[in-house]
Amino acid sequence: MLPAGQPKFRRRKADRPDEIVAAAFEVFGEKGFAAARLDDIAARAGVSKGAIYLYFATKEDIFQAVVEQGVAPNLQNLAALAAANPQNFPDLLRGVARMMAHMASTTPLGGIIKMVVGEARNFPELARVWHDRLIVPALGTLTAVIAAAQARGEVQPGDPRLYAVSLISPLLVGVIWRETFTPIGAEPFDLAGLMEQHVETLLRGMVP
Amino acid sequence: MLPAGQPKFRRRKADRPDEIVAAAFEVFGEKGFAAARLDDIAARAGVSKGAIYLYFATKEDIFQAVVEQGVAPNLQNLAALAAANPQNFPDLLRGVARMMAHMASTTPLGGIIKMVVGEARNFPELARVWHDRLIVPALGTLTAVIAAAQARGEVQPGDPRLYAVSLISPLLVGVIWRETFTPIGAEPFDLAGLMEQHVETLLRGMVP
Amino acid sequence: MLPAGQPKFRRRKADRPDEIVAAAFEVFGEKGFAAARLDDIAARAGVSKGAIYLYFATKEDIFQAVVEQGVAPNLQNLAALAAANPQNFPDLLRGVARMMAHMASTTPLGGIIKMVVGEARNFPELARVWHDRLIVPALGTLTAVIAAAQARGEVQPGDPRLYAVSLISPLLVGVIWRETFTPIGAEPFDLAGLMEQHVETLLRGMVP
Amino acid sequence: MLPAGQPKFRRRKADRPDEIVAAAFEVFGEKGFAAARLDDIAARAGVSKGAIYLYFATKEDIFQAVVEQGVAPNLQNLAALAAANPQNFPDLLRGVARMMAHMASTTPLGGIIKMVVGEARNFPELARVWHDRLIVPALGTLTAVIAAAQARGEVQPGDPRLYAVSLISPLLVGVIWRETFTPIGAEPFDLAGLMEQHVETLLRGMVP
DNA sequence: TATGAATGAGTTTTCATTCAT
DNA sequence: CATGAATGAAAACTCATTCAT
Repeated sequence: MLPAGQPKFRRRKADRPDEIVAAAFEVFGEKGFAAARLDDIAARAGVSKGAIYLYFATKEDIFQAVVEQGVAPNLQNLAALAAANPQNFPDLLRGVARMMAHMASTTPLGGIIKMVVGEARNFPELARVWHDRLIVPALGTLTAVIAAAQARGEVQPGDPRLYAVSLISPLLVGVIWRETFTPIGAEPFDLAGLMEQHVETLLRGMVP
Repeated sequence: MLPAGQPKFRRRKADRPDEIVAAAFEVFGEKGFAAARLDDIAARAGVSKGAIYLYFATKEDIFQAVVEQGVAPNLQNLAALAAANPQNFPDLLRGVARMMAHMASTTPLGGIIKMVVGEARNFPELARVWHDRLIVPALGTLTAVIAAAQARGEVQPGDPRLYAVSLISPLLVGVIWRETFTPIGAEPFDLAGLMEQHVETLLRGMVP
Repeated sequence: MLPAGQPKFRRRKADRPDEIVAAAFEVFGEKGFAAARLDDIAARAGVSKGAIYLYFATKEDIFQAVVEQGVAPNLQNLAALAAANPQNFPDLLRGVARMMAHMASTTPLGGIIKMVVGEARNFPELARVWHDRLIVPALGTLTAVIAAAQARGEVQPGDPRLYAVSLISPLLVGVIWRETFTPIGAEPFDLAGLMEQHVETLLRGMVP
Repeated sequence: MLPAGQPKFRRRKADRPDEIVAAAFEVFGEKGFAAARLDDIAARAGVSKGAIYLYFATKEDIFQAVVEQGVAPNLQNLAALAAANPQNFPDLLRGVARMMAHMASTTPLGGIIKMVVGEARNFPELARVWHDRLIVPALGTLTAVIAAAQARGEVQPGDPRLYAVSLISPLLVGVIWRETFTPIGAEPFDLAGLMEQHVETLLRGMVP
């Protein structure tokens, strides 16, 4: 991560905002927006409270940066999904599901989702950003793929948008479960296994 | 300020706690725990701030009451599920799905789920109550029904717990969607329609 | 206490104020004025909070009644002291000391003293009532007795007012000790024994 | 509001806690714990209310600091008492009395005593600190000195602990008087003169 | 009279934001 | 740029007092 040749423990100023956002992401994810304290964020970022205000004007601005920054990496995956070469439909769906399960397992998607869901009423703009920039395109792409398969006769009749929701829902629920109930000792779900069984079952039901 | 002839005091002790919980439910559902102000709850309940403290010792206690009160009504539906006469498996599943969709459409389940998910880290006890009293029994009953059908050869092999999650996930996602994105103008989902298509598709994939 | 012929458990209205004052005395004595809650007083008096306001206009009024009522019984003892037939001086002093020790042991004098001392700054009027009506007369009478004995040559030269303070101080300290340190497990003082030894010693030093 | 040129912030972290405790001591001494307002303490310390919470978590903590800080300076005097070279008993007692009278005249002992006595029921821990760390050692040392003198035949038989109380009581009463009745115009006592006459009288009664 | 639910002003406590250093 | 002590507005909580019953 650090540029080669830079002293290892000399933090570059340019990294500060990202470090703050990263720390803020953790704290917001754990406590929610209102319950998160600037003190905590500063401590976790290893900076003073005052330093945060060199980069962000208000607590809200930090939150916006966190949630908006959560959109970006997923957008790339979305592009990859759209560009997937469409072999046959079942394999495409399997590939998509596997990719999403991997993404869900390796990124802090759960924290982001909690924030967006929990603070949508207080920060409608954030909900809008997520809806417009990520969810609608992703759902739209998946819906289009399904509709195309229907047109080719590879998928049973039915609302393709609902098929898309059917497909991804267990992943979302699994991620939420991980954030909500696993910390209190609940039995966790294996996301990959869940999605594999789910997709196989759904596929058997979707193909004619 | 007060309309002439309106008594300043009302004296309806028996009703008050419920009124306060109802108001608190709304405010917590809109703002989350930390951002909710006692003033708002009091105003919405039509009482003074002080009156709240006649019935609840702290803000946390109100929140507990709200979330715990959300468990009870669902428990009845759970009992109904457990007592369903098992005719054939597909019809049983269809009945369950229809019942849950109806419940999700007519109760403020979404608000409760948002609260439980959003505040689980801050109030693990609440997550535990929901997990132990509602989710595990519900998921367990559904899992048992599926496992029984598997034993009778009516359902394909596979982890019955994962089948159960597959089944109910779109409902949860639909409810969350309603709370999160519908308020900003997103296209809503018809929960009943979503569940119907989902269950039919899944059933075709589950039966041998 | 109750008039004969009255049903035993039928409380007479006329007793209410006294019962309230008695309860208030306990609570004020334990908590001090500001920390005492009307709820506690009402509960201990066995009346409703509202009932208190039928007899007292404010919390301060109750406090005044408590402290002023604490003056009265002591005034009688003061009169007795003044009227004591003066035999010889040592026996007079012994009698006075014994009487005061008995009084201190059988009345809640400690609580009253704590109140007067603790709230003198907040309620100077109360300090004034106690000073003018009880302390100055008592100290004056004692001083006069000592001065008279000096005039008869029965007591060494010296400021008779200071002799008076020397005489009664251990009693006050003993009472304060009882209120302050005995409740936390400190070794108590036997007031009668303390005063007896004190007076005998002092007498040996006072007489020529 | 602020005079031009006055900085709004002061930055004197090291001094602050002591300034706050000093201000709190005054306010608690005047009003008692419950009636003291944080606003007053802050104003008297010349800081904002919020600044207090940088150093003390609760109002109780401030009070504890105040009362515990009152123990320390007296401990030194106690050590001096214990180390006094015992010449002959009367001179030792005279020295002790003079030292204590001086201490009582130059330190805010009266305020502290009022607090400890007035709040002992509400804060038993404080009473315990004072009892264990100051009063018992002091009384014990004095008692031992008297007992030793008795063993040498320099003091009449009698309970040495009671003799000790006899000795110091007028000082305590004088200090309490100063706090309670002098502010309302009562005739003050000259503590030094009181103790001198008291000790001389008592000595004449104590020696055989 | 008596009750006790209800009020609302007042107090403690929190914390985003500012600013002297 | 960076710090963190200090601020002050806002929020939770308390409780003397009121008043419909």
